[in-house]
Amino acid sequence: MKVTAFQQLVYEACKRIPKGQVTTYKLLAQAIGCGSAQAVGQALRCNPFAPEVPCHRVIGSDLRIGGFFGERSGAQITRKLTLLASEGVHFTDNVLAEQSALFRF
DNA sequence: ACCGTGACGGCGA
DNA sequence: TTCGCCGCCACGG
Repeated sequence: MKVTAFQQLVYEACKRIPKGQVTTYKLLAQAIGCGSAQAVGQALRCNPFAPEVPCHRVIGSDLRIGGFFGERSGAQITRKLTLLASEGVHFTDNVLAEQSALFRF
């Protein structure tokens, strides 16, 4: 399993997100000095360290759920929602319910 | 080295 | 407000 330096940065950043909070792809990208949120998503899409790296705590800038393991909807998304719910972060219609749960590094 | 793709974002229509 | 187009950056073929 090949892991690029860039991906390491992304995963490191993810681990900094406190439990019970979430951040956005854009914020995460900025945190590691990358100008593309999409690039971050690309790194997470193949996340080799599933729950070890809390990639489920990363959502879109519009506070929408985003995706999970390459799926914009479906069982995986449900799984992501479930994980977040178990951490105290709740969503309504795939949108973050409590903005106060947004972590800003 | 070139090209197409994507868990994204912002703006204009 | 929703939809589409373009810009973004890293990756795989």
